[in-house]
Amino acid sequence: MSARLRITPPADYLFRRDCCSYGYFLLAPNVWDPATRTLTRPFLLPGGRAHAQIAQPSDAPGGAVTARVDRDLDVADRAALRRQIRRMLNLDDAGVAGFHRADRRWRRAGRGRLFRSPTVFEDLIKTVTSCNVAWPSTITMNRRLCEVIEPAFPAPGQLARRRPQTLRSRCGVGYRDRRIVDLARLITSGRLDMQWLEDPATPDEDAHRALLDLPGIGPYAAGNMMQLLGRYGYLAVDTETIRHGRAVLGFAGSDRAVEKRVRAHYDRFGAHRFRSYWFELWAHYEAKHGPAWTWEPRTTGTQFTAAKLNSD
DNA sequence: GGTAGACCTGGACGC
DNA sequence: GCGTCCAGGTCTACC
Repeated sequence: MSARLRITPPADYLFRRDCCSYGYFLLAPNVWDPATRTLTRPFLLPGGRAHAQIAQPSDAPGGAVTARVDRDLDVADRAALRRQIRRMLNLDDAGVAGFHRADRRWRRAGRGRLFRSPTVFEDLIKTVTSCNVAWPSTITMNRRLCEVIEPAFPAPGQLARRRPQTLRSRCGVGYRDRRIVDLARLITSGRLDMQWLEDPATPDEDAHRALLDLPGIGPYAAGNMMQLLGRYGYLAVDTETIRHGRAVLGFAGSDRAVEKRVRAHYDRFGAHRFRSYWFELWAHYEAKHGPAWTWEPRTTGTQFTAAKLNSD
């Protein structure tokens, strides 16, 4: 019993490049296999959980993206899976051409789309688990959330029911326990509307302000969530940004001074600031360790950020 | 508005 | 093997 889904991507979409474009492709429940160039993970569908192996068999830009699923799918399941994969691979991003006009460096390489999660909520929790922690701990937290709560990644209702102490002791999320449960409860109670956040009609400033009001979401996390919502006009400044400002852009001075200069530097890219920043950073990593799609999740993939990559 | 310190975990380091 | 230190972003209290 199995099913197959075929998705037609934009003409410039290259799966191995565009799937491996942001660190979340290395976080559970995502499993990237460099040998087969496939991404495998379970999805929560109306009819229950289903595992899908996603690939682009032609391995050429614009080739059909396929998903091999481990069970039959009814109409509702197929629609939900298609919607989640399209979000995850950012296939409906209409701003790529505009980005390439704003920053011509990436037009030839085709860079433009950033990988994200099938749902905004998964992106939100992944962002919280990436704050104030080294990358290996982020990997562990996401793995345990999938092992303990839900293999296809916990849904808001599943986390809203949990005691914070359970997340702390069994998932290793530390002091983020209460914040994660509070975020889930904000959604299940209807006080936080994820569709409103993702709606292009919602002004960027309103979405950004709403994110900053959430528990566990500060300036960095709000900036990161903005790009995960397809709003690329904000930077997500963390220690790696400062390192990039010093090492690559050549800025000097205090952290605060470097941040100010980094922000001014990317202002020229307007609504595409984050993409220009991020692909610069990503290119720096790939120059040292090869294309991200070749990274072994258990080795290079566990240390792809910051000091470790830069020190090699 | 700016700053100091607490929060929690895992890795690095010294013994 | 054990203890100590440090990195990492957010939040709160305080000035």
